[in-house]
Amino acid sequence: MEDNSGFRPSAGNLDDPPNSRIFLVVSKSLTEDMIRDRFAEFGDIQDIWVVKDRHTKESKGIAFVKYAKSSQACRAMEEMHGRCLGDSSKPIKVLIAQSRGSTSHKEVEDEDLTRIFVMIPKSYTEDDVKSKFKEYGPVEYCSIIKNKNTGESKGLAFVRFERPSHAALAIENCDRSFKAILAEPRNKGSTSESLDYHSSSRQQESMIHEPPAMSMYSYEQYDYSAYDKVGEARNQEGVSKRLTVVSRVPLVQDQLYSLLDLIPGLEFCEVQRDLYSSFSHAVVQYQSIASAIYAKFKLHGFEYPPGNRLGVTYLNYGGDGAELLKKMASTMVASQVNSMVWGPQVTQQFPPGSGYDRPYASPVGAQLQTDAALPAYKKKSSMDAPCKERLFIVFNPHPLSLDVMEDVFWYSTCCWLLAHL
DNA sequence: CGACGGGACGC
DNA sequence: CGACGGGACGC
Repeated sequence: MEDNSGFRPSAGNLDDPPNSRIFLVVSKSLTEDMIRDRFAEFGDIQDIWVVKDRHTKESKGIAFVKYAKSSQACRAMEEMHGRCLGDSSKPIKVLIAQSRGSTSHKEVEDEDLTRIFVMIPKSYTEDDVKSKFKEYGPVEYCSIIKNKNTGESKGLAFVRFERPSHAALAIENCDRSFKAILAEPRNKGSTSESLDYHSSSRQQESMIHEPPAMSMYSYEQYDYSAYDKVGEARNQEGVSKRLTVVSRVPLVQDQLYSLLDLIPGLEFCEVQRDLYSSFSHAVVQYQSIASAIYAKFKLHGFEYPPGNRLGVTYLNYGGDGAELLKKMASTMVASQVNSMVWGPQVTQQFPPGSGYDRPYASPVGAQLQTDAALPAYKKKSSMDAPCKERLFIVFNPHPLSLDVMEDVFWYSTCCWLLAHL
């Protein structure tokens, strides 16, 4: 997810920070040195590139100047656009360059560069916001996003500057607590790369975290009927040469690849990490079903890294999202259940050939090992019972570690999914 | 006993 | 109209 595959290694900094590169339309006679002479005063130039014909080496009359900061690029644009340079009487054009991967060469409008989006204390009025941001330049207006019914602030605001460089200065220099970013234009017709990226990562997130429209965490935390469902899911599952690997802690692509590659016939392994939790999963494919069966046999329940049980399951082609989710949930339970129920004394890899699914057949319903006074069993709530979306948890005497919390809630999420999907 | 992370606009 | 090169760290 980090690597910009498809880009040149050095292409990464061209768009970093965003909008720090300008695109010039100039006379063909204008040289790199002449550009440098005129544009250095606006900031730290990292790169100048005059585009030339590959064969004749003649300038095509266009150039790129990369600055260290967006505010510098913006100011160069504001100051130099429309001026005449060199021997030409034709005014030059200076625009913020499109990001390199972009296919559309539609000009970036000032409209898109002058409005920022910030998080503010709920007590702020529009005047408060303005007084915080006018130090970066004249503010055209501020608008706070409010609840339409109550009129109370949502703690979010837009600030429109007159100049792109001022908006950029605000983003670069305002207090970090504002979390200032460039606002997406209101009327967004077509898709941009950055938007696609965000929406796809959101999709991933919602797949993992928000499938149920109602209660995610049922009260029946000691309901072991889920285990039967796991067994059913196992029996139904068809083998395939494609596998998913799920993990509570982040999988590292290279490491996982090395692990899976111990089984001959690995074709690919693609880690898909959830951006907002430590959970991750990977899609894996072997050349043959035999390889996949063997990989699953060897690696399902395997502790990697130590203390974290991997879940491995067959991934059938054409399964829909719900099916995949269910499968991942059951795989997660299967890989976690052993250590959860019996505690840390059973943490070795499952003995070869003894059946990695042994936990399902065991008397899991017996008792949990705890010295805490547990509340009485609660009746199972119905599917459409009203529910709250947030829990406020008070620890006594000490807070639980994040690890433990994740275990508990992952576990109950999995149980819920298995029971209701 | 005991409270925070979060993010999108009436075009 | 006017949109994408050059060149290589240091495990």
